Amino acid sequence: MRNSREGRQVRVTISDVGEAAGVSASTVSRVLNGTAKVDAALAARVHDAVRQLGYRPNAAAQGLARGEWGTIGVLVPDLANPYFPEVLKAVSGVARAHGRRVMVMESDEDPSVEHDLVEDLMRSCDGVLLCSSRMNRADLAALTARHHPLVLLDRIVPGIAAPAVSADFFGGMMLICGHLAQLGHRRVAYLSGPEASWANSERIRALEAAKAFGLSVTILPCGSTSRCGYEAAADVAGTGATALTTYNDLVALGALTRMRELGVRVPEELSVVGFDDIELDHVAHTSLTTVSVPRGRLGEQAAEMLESLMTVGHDGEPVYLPMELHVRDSTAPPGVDKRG
Amino acid sequence: MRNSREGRQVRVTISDVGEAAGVSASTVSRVLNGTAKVDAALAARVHDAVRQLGYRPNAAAQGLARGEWGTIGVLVPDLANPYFPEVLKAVSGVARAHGRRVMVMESDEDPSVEHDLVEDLMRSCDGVLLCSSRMNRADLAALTARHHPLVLLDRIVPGIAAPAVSADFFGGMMLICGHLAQLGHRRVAYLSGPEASWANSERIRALEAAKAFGLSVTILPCGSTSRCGYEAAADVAGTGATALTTYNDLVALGALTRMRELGVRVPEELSVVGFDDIELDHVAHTSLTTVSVPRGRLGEQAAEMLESLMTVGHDGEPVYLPMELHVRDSTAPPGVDKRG
DNA sequence: GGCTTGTGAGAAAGCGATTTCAAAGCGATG
DNA sequence: CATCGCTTTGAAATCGCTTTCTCACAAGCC
Repeated sequence: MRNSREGRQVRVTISDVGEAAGVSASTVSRVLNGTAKVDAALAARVHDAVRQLGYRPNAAAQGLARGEWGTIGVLVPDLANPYFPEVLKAVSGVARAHGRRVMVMESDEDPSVEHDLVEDLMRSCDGVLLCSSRMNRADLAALTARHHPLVLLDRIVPGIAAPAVSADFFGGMMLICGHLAQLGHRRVAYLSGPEASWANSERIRALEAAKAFGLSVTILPCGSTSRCGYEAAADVAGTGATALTTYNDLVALGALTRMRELGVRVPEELSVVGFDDIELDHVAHTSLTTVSVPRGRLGEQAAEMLESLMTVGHDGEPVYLPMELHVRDSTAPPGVDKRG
Repeated sequence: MRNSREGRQVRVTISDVGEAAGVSASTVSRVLNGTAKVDAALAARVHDAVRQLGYRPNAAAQGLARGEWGTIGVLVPDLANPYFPEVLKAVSGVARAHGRRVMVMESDEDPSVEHDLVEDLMRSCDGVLLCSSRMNRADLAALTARHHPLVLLDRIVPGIAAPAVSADFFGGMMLICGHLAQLGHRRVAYLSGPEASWANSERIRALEAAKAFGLSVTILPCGSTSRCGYEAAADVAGTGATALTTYNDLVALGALTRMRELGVRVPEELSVVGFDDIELDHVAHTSLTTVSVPRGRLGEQAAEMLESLMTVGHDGEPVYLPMELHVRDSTAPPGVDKRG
């Protein structure tokens, strides 16, 4: 009925293969998995039968029998965010090296969707890598209490029973603040990211700590896209800020465009700083001062942690990967024309 | 052993729930799936037990017993390509409406990886949506011969036994050519996309058909990223072209940046045209003349086709979605300063 | 040459759900 | 009051694969 066409049944099982090859199903399994020595002639017959019948083992049956799926699940809030592809590629690489495939799901920035999807992934993957989780601490704690291998990426929650790797967003923003303070800026505005984002709150925490550098900060609600940045940028003028920090590069670039339209010269009248160092060098107007983290390393590390969690069952301390400051053309001392 | 911590066993099965609730496993199943009427008191006891034990049905066992996974798989060549997220969101929406979840995989533009992943997806999903396949026709034919629900998106192969939806790339490029011809251009260059891309060959086919408009075309190898466009743009000068067409918007934007650096004024000295209409309005220097397709509709349509293929088993003719031309600031008549 | 080892293959027992089938409970009817 | 029919529940079969367990056979040893 299902998977059939013209009444021809197409569900080929391991027993069918065994029958065709004149051996038992167990032998077929052994040949295909190489779990035991099998007579070469038999093995050849099995392989022939497999080819002939177009046999593919049923993943559900394998999963059930083996007690594992050979799969890890990765959940990200938004696939349109250029931050993630690089992370995902690294994760895939590590997973493939360990003989597992990766399935990706997207929660669309919605904590309740995120929660459901994590549950799904836990039921159908050996391990779950949860990126930039927007869930509240309680839900997150409930999930980690399930004792299912789970690693957090870019979200650190103290006291939660799951390993975690994250870019050091706090440190990154501190680097930015230090740079701005050194240039002589005093009043800074921040275009804030998604509300539920821990990464955003870390940036804000750093901005507040930067009062020690003599910076005073105005936080403006914004978002994570270039459109948000473009729209929110109009509010910056009212703050009297000489420098603008942002949730990420896209926001910064959107703001940059708006500033140009408004006739505000960057960096002469306003310094603008991004975050993440997204690869848009060859697209943007201005090369952006920003901070970066090796996203590949981030993904690798998370995947390795997950792997060891699944096999050894060990979980260590949260790991912070340091960010690096890249000073480019979008920052300068306040009120000074950089080009002389 | 697995999934355990401190020796506490955590694998809760449906029988455990039944035992705790004082009913049989069958009853638990009936309560949870609502497949039959069950005494309200029993149902309540079952729900309590489920909550108490934190029971989650094992996906593999369900898949095996039900003969389906409740999942569709989507395979894309590159998650970093901003073309796909919008498609994926639409697919997810439709799938969710039909009670299925979506798992995404990435083939990294590698046809052999793509082949393996499709096979994996076929073994663990009810249906597969294959986007912008880079596989050759023979491998593709072999896969579709598997009689497993499969829909192609942005790849039409005549004579292949799988439904397909695609943007009308040929028509899109024809629109561009018509626009350029109308402006008075004669010599056009094209920055070509990935070799194995059918979408690219469709664009080229249109460029060749556009000889009828009096256009002569030089094809330059390039790729699909802004970096490629930036690099390949240097070769355009040698072709004597007055207009540059590209595989996609990112390439066009990269080229635009390079042209600015080279002192080539756009559109006065060179018209530049993108493809896809990626949402980077607020990031790029110049608003780009380009063609667009409703990517959401594309994803929806593909998902609906897959759904009906899985349920009804019917597959229709390939569907082409028309593209639309957006004339913006990056094109002008040759050798004329647009601003007067 | 008889008996212990060792080795390769089949039979059978799970894995954890769903679903068929059979039995039991219960009210209603003749 | 016994029987019929309907509903609700439990027992058991099933899904397709892996993995023990068991056995048959061949080789090696004294």
